[in-house]
Amino acid sequence: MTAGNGRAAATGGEDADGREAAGPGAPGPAAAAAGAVVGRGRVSDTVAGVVRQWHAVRPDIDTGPMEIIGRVNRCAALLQQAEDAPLRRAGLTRPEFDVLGTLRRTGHELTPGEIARETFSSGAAVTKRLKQLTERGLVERRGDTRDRRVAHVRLTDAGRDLVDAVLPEQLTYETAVLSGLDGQEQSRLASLLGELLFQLEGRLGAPRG
Amino acid sequence: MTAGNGRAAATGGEDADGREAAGPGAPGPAAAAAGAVVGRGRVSDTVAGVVRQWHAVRPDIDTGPMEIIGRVNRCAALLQQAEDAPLRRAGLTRPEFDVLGTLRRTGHELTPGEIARETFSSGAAVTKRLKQLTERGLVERRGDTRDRRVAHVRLTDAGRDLVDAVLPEQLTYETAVLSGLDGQEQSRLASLLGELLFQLEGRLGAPRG
DNA sequence: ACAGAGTCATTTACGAGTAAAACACATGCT
DNA sequence: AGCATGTGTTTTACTCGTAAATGACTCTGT
Repeated sequence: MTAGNGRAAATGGEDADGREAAGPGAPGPAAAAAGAVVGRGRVSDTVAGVVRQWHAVRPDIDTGPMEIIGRVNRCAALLQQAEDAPLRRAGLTRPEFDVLGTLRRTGHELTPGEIARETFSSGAAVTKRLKQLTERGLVERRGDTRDRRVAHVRLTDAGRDLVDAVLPEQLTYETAVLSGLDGQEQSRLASLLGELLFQLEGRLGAPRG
Repeated sequence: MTAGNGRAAATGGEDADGREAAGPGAPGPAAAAAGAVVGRGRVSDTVAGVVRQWHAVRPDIDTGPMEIIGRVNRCAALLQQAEDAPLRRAGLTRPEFDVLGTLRRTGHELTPGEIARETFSSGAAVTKRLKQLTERGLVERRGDTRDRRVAHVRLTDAGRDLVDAVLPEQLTYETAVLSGLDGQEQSRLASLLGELLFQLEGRLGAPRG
């Protein structure tokens, strides 16, 4: 749309030539090294190709982290691109939808600062998005009576209707996108990602005590 | 740095109030609903809180996809932020490092177009990054003799040295960031992400055949 | 009551990415 | 040969996000 980022390739990239360098049946040394972390890596994604390339030119390095971080980044890029599709139809960018969704799911008014914290974005960015959304009649603002610095933002009826219309489409789309994994795999993946996220938020995320 | 994006909160956000609404020992209905996909969701990350909020206001929707996609997005945002730290010390942004790393791991010259495809970025973005990197003496370009439209880009000695110096730091840092998960968890996560990525690339990624 | 410090939100200046147009060149067809 | 078409790369116009400065206001201590 407009603000789509597309940050992706951690160390990710696709190998133009040797896509399946080592056959899966008789793994060569490079595949074995990559497989050390992947477990039984039957399928080959682009990150696996990158890992193989690194092993070829720098056999000494430990590519383990890349197999997680590279894939997380690449998956995020592809998923965001995919996710944007239903939103575009509603004339929304994902950051805009995040604002609306945050208001919808909390169920009450929020200040711009709260929205910024909820959506992990800067206050300035929220200011601009709220301006857009207000102009489109999707949110309303009202000043605080006690503290006249703060504003309170809420969804308009139109905004609420829009979220309620788009959300199911969005989730249906997402379900389809994830359907390559069966239920058990999805469950395990969600669980592991949850644990990783929990760890990351503890060590990197706001140590805001 | 300068262009750090920080796109994150798919539907992610942190609950300001009820962080641990349902006790882990005696999960209430909301936790049970969330747990339906997470499996045994012992730990609570921000996405779990968001899912609980959605269940509270829209009990009818299937939040399953959010537990994967929301977490992937949020993990990617946190990891990228973390990953940038060692790169900043070298005066590089991640996209710049991606270009250098791509040249390093392929081991040979690449054209701007190839670099764009390898790093999943637009040609225009690559043009600008190459301009920067060339000015800093990290890459060199030479024109193709056959086809004078195309350029060939390669690392200078300085560029190669920089990559070789930064890469181990980067991987060490990444290893530390992931150390919250034990070896088996990392292996399983890498494997599941690999499968997801394989599926996504098949269905969303370049159907360039 | 008032100065100073802190907080919430917005504005400003700027950098980076994108899409689309523009170039520069090659290639195929007649 | 000569022109249309296609491809690789760069340029242009524009958007969005950020960091830092600013404005507006509250709160605390004296």
